[in-house]
Amino acid sequence: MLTQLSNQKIEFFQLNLINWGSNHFVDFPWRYTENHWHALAAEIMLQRTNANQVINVYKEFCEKYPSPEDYIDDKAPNTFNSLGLKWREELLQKLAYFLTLQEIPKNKKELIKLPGVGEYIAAAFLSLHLNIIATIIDSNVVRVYGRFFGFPTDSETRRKKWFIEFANKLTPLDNHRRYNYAVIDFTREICRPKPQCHRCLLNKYCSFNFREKRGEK
DNA sequence: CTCCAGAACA
DNA sequence: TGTTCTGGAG
Repeated sequence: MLTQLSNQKIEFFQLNLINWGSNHFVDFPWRYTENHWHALAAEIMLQRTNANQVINVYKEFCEKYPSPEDYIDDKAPNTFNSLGLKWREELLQKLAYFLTLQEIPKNKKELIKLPGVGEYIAAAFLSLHLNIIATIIDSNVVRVYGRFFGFPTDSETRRKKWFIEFANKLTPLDNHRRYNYAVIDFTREICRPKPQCHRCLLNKYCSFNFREKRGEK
């Protein structure tokens, strides 16, 4: 199925997405940090949490804990009090502890061994903060690819080999960073769970948009 | 593969 | 109130 997709459609998607992204890049503070510890901490704060909610918490966190050691020294941190999912505090403590023992690795295989770091955070960290090519897959990526290219998805699609390969193919070798930021911003602003097709610059070739217009499910 | 947390949603 | 979501872990 996917091998039959025209390269034109893929190129259209990549080009227009990157183009959209460069005009709608949101300058969240963690996108600029040179501090890799802060970058990883931000990803944990962002899990299932609205980015706007994270901004102030993140800024405070960076002030309070310039290094993993500073964070470990705090016996009663309350980073997640206002964010919810408080089990992440313990996870972050474990991560911080690991980071006092070793440098942050620069490849996915080693990154994933860190507590709290899985496929998603490893890929995001590599591409966005180290500028090393990596394919970011999360629920938003699954949603936008499924819609635009017209294939059904479910909660396990993210782990399927065919989907991972497809996502690898779509992530451009050179522009991966800009592309990945664009996907993140685009799926937050336009291709949301409730799609904003009327504001979408890609709807001309979007399979989902066609189905909507024909009144199909 | 399944299970988990626990907020968000219906 | 029950169900869904989602990245990590087992």
